Amino acid sequence: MSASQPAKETTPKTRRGQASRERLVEAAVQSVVDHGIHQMRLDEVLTSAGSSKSQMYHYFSDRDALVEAAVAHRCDEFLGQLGPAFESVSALSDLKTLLRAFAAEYARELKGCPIGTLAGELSSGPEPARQLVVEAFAAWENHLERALQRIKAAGELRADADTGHLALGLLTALEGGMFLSQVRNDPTPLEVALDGALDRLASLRE
Amino acid sequence: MSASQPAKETTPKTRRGQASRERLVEAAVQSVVDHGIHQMRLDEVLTSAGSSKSQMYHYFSDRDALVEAAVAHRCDEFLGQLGPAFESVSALSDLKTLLRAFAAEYARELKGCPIGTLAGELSSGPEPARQLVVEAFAAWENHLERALQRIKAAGELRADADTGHLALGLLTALEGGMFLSQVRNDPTPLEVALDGALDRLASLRE
DNA sequence: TAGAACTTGGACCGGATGGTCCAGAGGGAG
DNA sequence: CTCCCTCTGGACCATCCGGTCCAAGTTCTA
Repeated sequence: MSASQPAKETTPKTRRGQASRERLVEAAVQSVVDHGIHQMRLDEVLTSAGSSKSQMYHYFSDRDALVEAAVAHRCDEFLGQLGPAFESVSALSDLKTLLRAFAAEYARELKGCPIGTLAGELSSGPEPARQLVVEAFAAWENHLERALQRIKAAGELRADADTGHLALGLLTALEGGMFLSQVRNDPTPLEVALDGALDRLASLRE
Repeated sequence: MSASQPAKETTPKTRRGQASRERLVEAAVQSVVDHGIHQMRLDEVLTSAGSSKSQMYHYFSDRDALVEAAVAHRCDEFLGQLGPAFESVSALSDLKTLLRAFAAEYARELKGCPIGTLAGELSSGPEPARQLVVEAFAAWENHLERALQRIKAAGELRADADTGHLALGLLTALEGGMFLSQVRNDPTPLEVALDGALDRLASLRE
């Protein structure tokens, strides 16, 4: 056994235990989304999961470990949706459509970015959880860049277009847009930010 | 006497009281910047202000009121710097220089946006404080738009350039850039985001 | 079916933290 | 100089909340 986790932390060994652990993590995710990481209360999570303290401390070493699992779960879920969606992007119009759809869906709730809000709250939080979000952003950026590379390979972008910079620019535009839209409770900022970033792409057309 | 504040909240009536209240607010700002709004502890604020509970509750109805004062103070301070800086912008090159300097200064610390981090933490926080930040963003956007209008009036932007959209685009780029730079602890995202937004402005030149 | 391993309920603990209270010190006005 | 309002120290309180513990219940395995 490796000595990676300093405290005791049991992994479920029966189907029942597995289910309990999962309910716990999902309830934690919900609470984090509703109130934020620092405002997530164990009691609430436990109640909403129909669970009890002993169960939680059976599967997690402490509160931070639960938070980390919740963050990981959220990131996986998010990237799990993003991956397939980006696979099928091979033309500028595809990218445009995909991002517009993303913005449109976001406009329904105007809650912050699913992983961005976590990142903000974790800037001075437990390091392992923070790292997970950083990696999730990197994965997102990669999806964008690979899509841009395909688009470029297809001859839709000038040869000197820097796909790395463009991907990062797109990502920052999305984050900034979602953020301001949340703050103002108005979809406009995200739309404007996205339009601006896409315009810029269009201007680099071959 | 108006009935605007539901709880008792004394305003300082001597020079001494005035000074005490100010120390309290400044210490609160510091604590908020260091640990975030929700992690701001009264005890820490009081200690660092060389003050005591009774003083705090003498000038503020409760914790939230102190937080609100701290948020207001921070916003005022920020806008107080921004205003004069923008006054002297009348050409595209001025704006470019100003924003680049802003980014460069930000790169030294890579802490989040002075008011953006507050906004994020207040998204589910006390409404009055939240409102202050929303207004601060509006003021910032106004500075940007007025500067763009002057630039346009000087003939540096095409007549059909939408200064409103451009200002909002600039703001979201800055926020998204600062945010990602903070998350990654790397000045690059802000630089790239800003370059992108400025490029776009340049492409709308007359 | 019996025992071992896994899982769970829920009482209990202690520290952290926001909030209350009042007696006394400080300082301005008459 | 005195009086009174302002300001301050710090003890005290209630509660929230993460964390501990153990006995009892449940499920797997031999």
